[in-house]
Amino acid sequence: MINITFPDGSVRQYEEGITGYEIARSISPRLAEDVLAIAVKAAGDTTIGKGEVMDLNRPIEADSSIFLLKWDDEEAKRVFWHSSSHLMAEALEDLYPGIKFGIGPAIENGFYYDVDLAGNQITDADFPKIEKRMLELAREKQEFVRIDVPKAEALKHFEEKGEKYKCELINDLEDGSITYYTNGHFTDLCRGPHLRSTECIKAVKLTSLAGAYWRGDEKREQLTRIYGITFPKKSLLDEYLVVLEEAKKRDHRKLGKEMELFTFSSRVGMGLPLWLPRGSVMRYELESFLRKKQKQYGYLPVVTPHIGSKDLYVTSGHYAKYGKDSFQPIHTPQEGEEYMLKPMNCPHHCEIFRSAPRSYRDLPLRLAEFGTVYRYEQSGELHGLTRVRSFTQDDAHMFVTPDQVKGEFEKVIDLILYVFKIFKFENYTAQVSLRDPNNKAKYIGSDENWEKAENAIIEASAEKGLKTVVEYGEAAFYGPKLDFMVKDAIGRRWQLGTIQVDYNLPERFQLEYTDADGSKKRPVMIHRAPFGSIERFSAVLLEHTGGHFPLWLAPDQVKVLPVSAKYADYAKKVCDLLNNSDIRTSVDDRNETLGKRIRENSLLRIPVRIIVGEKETAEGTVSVTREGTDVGAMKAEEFVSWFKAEMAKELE
RNA sequence: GCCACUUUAGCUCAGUCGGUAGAGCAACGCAUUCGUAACGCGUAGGUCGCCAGUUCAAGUCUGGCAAGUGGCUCCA
Repeated sequence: MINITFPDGSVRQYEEGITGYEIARSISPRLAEDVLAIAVKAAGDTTIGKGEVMDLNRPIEADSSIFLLKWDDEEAKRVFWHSSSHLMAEALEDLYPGIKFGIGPAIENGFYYDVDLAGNQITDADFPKIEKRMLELAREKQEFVRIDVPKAEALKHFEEKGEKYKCELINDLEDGSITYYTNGHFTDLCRGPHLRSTECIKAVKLTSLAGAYWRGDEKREQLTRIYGITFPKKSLLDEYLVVLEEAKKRDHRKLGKEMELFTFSSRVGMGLPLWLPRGSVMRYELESFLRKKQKQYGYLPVVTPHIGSKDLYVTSGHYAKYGKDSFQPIHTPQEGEEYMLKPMNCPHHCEIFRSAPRSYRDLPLRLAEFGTVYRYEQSGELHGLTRVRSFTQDDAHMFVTPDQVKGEFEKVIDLILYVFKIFKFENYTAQVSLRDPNNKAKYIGSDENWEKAENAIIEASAEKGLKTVVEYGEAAFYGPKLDFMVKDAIGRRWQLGTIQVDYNLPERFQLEYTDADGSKKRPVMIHRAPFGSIERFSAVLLEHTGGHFPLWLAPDQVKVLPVSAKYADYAKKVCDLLNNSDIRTSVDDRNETLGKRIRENSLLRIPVRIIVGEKETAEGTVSVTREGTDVGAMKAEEFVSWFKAEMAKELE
């Protein structure tokens, strides 16, 4: 007999070799229906987490603590979707004989399988057919059967089937660690775990079709990636589709159009946003918000040109790294001159540092600029405002002594967290991006400096209590970084704030300061941008708020609607009063019904609406509605102080 | 850049088998003067993304190009 410990601490005894499914059934048949997988941790194992996720029908041989995983557990969803990708593969093999399989993992929302269609054609019009076949197979209640196979046998099996991608995967695996999972007539190389049976899969939706390079390498074959999602209940699929629809309504490209914030023109060029008047007001507000805070943190403003001599970027090393993939150098009437559109601000700021002798007393020197930069992003990568070819960084560079790195880094974390708090970004990921330890040649700078910089970031994040994830190979070529990632409406993750330590540029630009003992020392640079770029930040903020900006940021803050033309003069008087108090106000006295004007101004996301009619005109009052909620009537002067107080609350 | 799909009025979208283009909203005019999310009537608006080809005839079929969308790769 073995002891099984449950999450509540209770212990039950079972026969050796009992399976998760049998344990669940011993508790209740209903539980056995709902449970999808099991997490098992051997007795005495003190690691955190629930333990290893396993198939429900794998025997448990020793004392263990267990979690029975149901749909609401993330781990169970992954198992569910991973099994669903096998189910889809089985259906695809039925419908498209000769098809070859790559990999088919679970992802955040659903799963995909990469396939080589081997001459077949699939379009999204074929999805219903595939979905139907998947459901038919699911109803066959196929069990997922796991078997261990020797490497040689696995290779032989897949070679005979002509599965060259699988063979490549097997070649990279250790003999003895190879397992198959079979459901119905479909056998896949797979580590598992899987569902007990396909019968749990009750609702299927294939979502999209895309190209994907084999093993993520653009020099290799491009496979067809089929995305899908499945659920244990039809109603869950319906709910998911509704959520997706809702999310699409918050797409910043749609809102940007509706709210008249920005536009694009293919004649101006792809990825080059045109900011409309309302969007520009919002941009300026974002900038002044940050300028004010940065002043408190001791930043000094600078302004630098949009172009720079090619030599500048040769010196910085950016030309060697990105020159070929940039907007190409601009040639001038004068022979031999070459200028580049500024792809980043740092080299300019380095030259500002060099413009005067610097003392240790001047450090940290913090130079800040809303600098517009131009990068030739790949055409297929452009996306609304989140990935563009011309964007404005809320950039700053700190020149510090080596001892000041950590302290300065922490100050920047404080600033970024302040920004995120004001905008209520709560679900961000702080990602520490370090070098790829297996490919150090990709990076410039000495090992020693890299170690120092990486440690500074890790320590500073820890001291600020940030929960970080560490990604190897994600560092910039000149230094490690701490990035703050936020999700958009449909769950894509975008990098916003970033902090980067750089020992390299000071070296290349031969930057120096005079230390207390009179010796020349090399400063360290910290790059940072709390928004990342105004463009991307605006996009994510639009999706985050659904266009309902805080009062201080709304392009139009107040709209005054006279009930009819008779009250237009009073409306204008109120409007002037508010504008004189720096509240962005306009009157909508168009010859339209009140209801229609209310509707249209609501769609523009104007946060505050004032209605004036006979009563208000007589009493000198305004009737106020904020975001559709009635605030009541007040004197026009009272409104000004109410509004200012509401704005102040948002910035606390 | 690669794969797939898409492109019709300012916006959102119909358009069957190839027979020469339609709606709603917006705009403009008239009427209306209105109390918290779409009043009514009328007018105007399109080289069907662009360029070729097939055809008696192309929004529709074929090819190329451009832009957009979803991914991949990339992201200083």
